[in-house]
Amino acid sequence: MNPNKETWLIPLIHSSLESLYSKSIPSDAITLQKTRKEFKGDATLVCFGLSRFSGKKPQETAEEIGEFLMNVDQRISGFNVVNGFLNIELNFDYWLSYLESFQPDASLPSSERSKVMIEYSSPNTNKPLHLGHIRNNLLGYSVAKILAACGHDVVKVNLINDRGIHICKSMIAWQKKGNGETPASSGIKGDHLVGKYYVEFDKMLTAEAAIVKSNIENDNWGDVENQAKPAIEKLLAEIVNTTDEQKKKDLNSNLKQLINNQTPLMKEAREMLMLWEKSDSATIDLWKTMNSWVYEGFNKTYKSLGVDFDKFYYESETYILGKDIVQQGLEKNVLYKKDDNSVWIDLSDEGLDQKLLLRSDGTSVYMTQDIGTAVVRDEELHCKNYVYVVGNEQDYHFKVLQKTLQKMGYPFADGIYHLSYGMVDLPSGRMKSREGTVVDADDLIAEIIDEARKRSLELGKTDEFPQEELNELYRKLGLGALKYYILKVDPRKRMVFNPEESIDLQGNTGPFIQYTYARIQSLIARAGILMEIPIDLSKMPEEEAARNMIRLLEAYSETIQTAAKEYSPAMVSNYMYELAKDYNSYYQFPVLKEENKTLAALRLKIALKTAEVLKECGTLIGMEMPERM
RNA sequence: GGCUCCGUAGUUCAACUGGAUAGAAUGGCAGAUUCCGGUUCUGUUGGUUGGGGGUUCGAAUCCCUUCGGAGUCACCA
Repeated sequence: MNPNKETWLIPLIHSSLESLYSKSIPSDAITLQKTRKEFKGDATLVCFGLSRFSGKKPQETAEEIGEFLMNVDQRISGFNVVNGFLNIELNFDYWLSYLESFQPDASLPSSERSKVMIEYSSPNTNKPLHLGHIRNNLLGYSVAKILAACGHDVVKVNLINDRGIHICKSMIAWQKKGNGETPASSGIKGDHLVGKYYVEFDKMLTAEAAIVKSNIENDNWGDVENQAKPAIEKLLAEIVNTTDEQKKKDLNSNLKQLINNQTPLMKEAREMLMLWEKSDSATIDLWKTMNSWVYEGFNKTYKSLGVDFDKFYYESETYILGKDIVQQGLEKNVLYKKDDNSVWIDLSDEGLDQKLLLRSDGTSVYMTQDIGTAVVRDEELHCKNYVYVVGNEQDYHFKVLQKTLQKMGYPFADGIYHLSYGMVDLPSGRMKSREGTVVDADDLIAEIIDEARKRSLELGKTDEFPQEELNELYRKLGLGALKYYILKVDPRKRMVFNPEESIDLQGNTGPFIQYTYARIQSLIARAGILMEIPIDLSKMPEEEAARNMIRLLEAYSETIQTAAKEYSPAMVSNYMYELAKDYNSYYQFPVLKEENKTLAALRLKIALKTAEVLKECGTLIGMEMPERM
């Protein structure tokens, strides 16, 4: 139970205290909380702060309050005191009647509901999705579900980065080496095909850059642009003079960047971007074609992950936005212009830096676009909250975005929330695209389903299942394992993903929860007439386990609502696990063989409600529950 | 170097936002089970919450300090 939501308990305690001590007592002096599992009782009154009213030690204060309450209301059936904590026990009848009416429902009163946008996924169209994107997608989708369960009006948005130099790279490589290859002709999934040419570009670039570099070292500057020469010369000299290893590494990486920019290939890419911005028809056609391949591929991945969106935005359409708003900011003197005509905002009074909003040539940067899309979206959607699911490497960016919009006087900026999440590592270490240790999303999904298949076959309980149902079961198990494993971790934290551990049938895993659910289903199927037996309260023996399970079930709505406030699927996942674990340990004996039919009926009822809650929570984190396994 | 985030059993994660004896899982160890050095049960082991100070009835949680790790400080997105 949530003592603070129980309408009668707090006022009862309050008035009791006042008459007990004949003093007026401020209501915030009363701290009532759920009783921890290891103690007996339902609600706990913390009595340390109350001793100033009683003039006695907390322990004695608690004792006398307990005595007093016992005589005031018969719903309070007992109490015990541990170290100044007063544990109040409620009548078991109270819990039974609660169980009868219990439904897993987390919806808020309509006055507390609001419209929320949640942006997630937001992929680049030059390579397929990887493990990091999986965390992003699962988080976004799950948070959306959780908010919706509370009754909020949720808009799921995907802002696709379909524009920029990185796309041009894939396009050029495909033109040079593709020989007209298409997803249809090659049988390669569209996003993987485009990704392949992105990698191809990088290979060609490395080769060209090596040539340019060695030419420069032989003082043959070739086609290197005049304006780039001084910078390169300066860097070369610095590198020779530096002894510090770290510094040397940084300088070398700067140099690499500069030299890469001077290769013919990069020049081609930049020219292509210019053509694209001028809407050159051949370029646009190729761009559209290759992007359509990518979308086809993404859609498959989204579908197998079970995520979806209400609305798509494309950067090719939004990248021009924001300039007008920056202009208005200038007029309002929130922004300022430097001598070279570039536009900045000064956030140093907020503990942040100065940030560029428009380049000296008047073109926009990432921040400008984001400001633009934020404003346009607010005009379209009128949400109270805007949640961005984006990796924590962009923490700074979103701070700046919010502060800037606030300074410009947009009220909706207060509702911006950056749901920042940490990287996903593998047991073998960090994913690095350079070293090819990136885990592809599609591969991972296929592997984990296959792993589910292998494990089920080892157990060998699958003989009577038709093949079709089996495949469906493996899919549910594999994805359930993946989703649960990723979502159970606090988003902010960097995490380690261990595929083999995730699919264990025991322990804190998705399949364990699914197994619990399936077990209850089979119990229900065999329950028969037990379903008809009413729970006879008068014959009910003391059943501490039942009381605990009902309390746990009751925590559903509170858990979901706090999870929604914190944007934290991890809270839901951990709640599910607790439910499944407790169910398994309390009801490890066969319910149906129980001699006391009344008790069996109670247990069955709890099993039913537990299954309901598990299924409900499952949908919130996108985990499907198999009816049998 | 400045700013931000993270640091909890050997490992992967919790701890209801300041509450009670810091909990699970996995690993380790011991026993039971047995076509098996596997599986499954049962028990057990494991912690100065990175270190040090402070705030108070009470700190993993809040403040200061220090040490580690990550990220970010682009006219890239």
